[in-house]
Amino acid sequence: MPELPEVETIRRGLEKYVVGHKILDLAILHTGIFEGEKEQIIGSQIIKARRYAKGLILDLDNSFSLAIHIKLTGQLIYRDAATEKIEVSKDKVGTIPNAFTHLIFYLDQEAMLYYNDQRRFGWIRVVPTNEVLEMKFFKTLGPEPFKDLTLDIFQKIVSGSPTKIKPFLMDQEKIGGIGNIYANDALFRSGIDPRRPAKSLNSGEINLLYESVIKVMEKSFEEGGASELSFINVLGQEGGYQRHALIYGRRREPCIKCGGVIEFFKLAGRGTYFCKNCQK
DNA sequence: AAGGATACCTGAATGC
DNA sequence: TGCATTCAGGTATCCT
Repeated sequence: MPELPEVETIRRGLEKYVVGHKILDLAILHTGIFEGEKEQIIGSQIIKARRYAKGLILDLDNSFSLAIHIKLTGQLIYRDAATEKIEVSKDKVGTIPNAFTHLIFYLDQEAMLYYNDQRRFGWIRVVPTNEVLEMKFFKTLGPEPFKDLTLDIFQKIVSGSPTKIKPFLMDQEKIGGIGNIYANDALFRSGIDPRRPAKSLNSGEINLLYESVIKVMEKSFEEGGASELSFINVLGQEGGYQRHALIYGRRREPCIKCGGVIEFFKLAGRGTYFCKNCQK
C-alpha cells in the first residue's frame, strides 16, 4: 500500500525534518537493506528529498545520494528533541527502535532517522547523485499522476494497449505510482470492469478514469495516506485513507453506490475488488 | 516482446 | 481449541 500518496507524504516529512541535517553515523542492525559503504555518507549533509513514483532519493552534499524504496512495510521515522513528544503509532511501530529497526542514521543536533521494515523487502542504496536516475528502477518508470502524466498521454497509452486495465494501471513502466489500492478505487469510481483490455475503453471512460486516479489520490493526500499495512509518516503517525476507501478492502461488504455485495478475485495475481452492478 | 507466475518475508486471517 | 495453510502487496526475475 505505500503508493504515490504514501511515499509523497513521507517525502514531505523528509523535506521538512531531515533535509539540512548532517549524517554523523550509521548503525546497521541487520544487513541486507543498506547497500553501500558507511564512509560514503558519513559527514555529508542531506540537501534534498526527491520522489519518483514510489521511489525516494535523499541527495547529499558530497555528490552521493541515498536511493530508497520502502516496498510494502518500510518505515522512515524521524526523532529529535522536539518530535520526541509526538507519539508514534502504537499499532504500527510500538517502540523505537523495535525488532524491525534495521538502520539508524545518527544526525546532527541529536536527531535520528530510523529505517524499520517488517518484511525486509525495501532497500537503501548509496549511488552517485548523477547516476541515480540511471538505476533500473528509476530509469524505466513511466509518467506519473500530478507530474508528467497528462490526459493526452494517458489517452494515448491506454488506447494503445491490449493489457487488462487494472494491471495496466499498476505497471510502473507504463504509469508510475499507482498500486493496488488506488487502482481498485479509481476503477470503481469510474465504473469500469478491471478485466477489460485497456484499449477497449472509450474516450469518455478514459477521461473519467484519469480524473478518478487524481481524485482518489487527492483524497488520500488529505487523509495523510493509507495505513492498511504498516504505512506511517516520518513522525510515526498513521494515515486515514483506508477508512474512506471506495471499494478496496471491502470484500463481502455492501457497495457504497448500489448496496450490492462486493466481490473479490485475483487479477494478474493481485487482490481485486469488484461490484458487478457498478463496474461494466 | 509481453504478460503470467513465483520469490522475497512475516504477522494476521482463515481453514479444518 | 490449535495447528497449518493462505494471504497481503511492490518489484525483480524467471518462464512461456
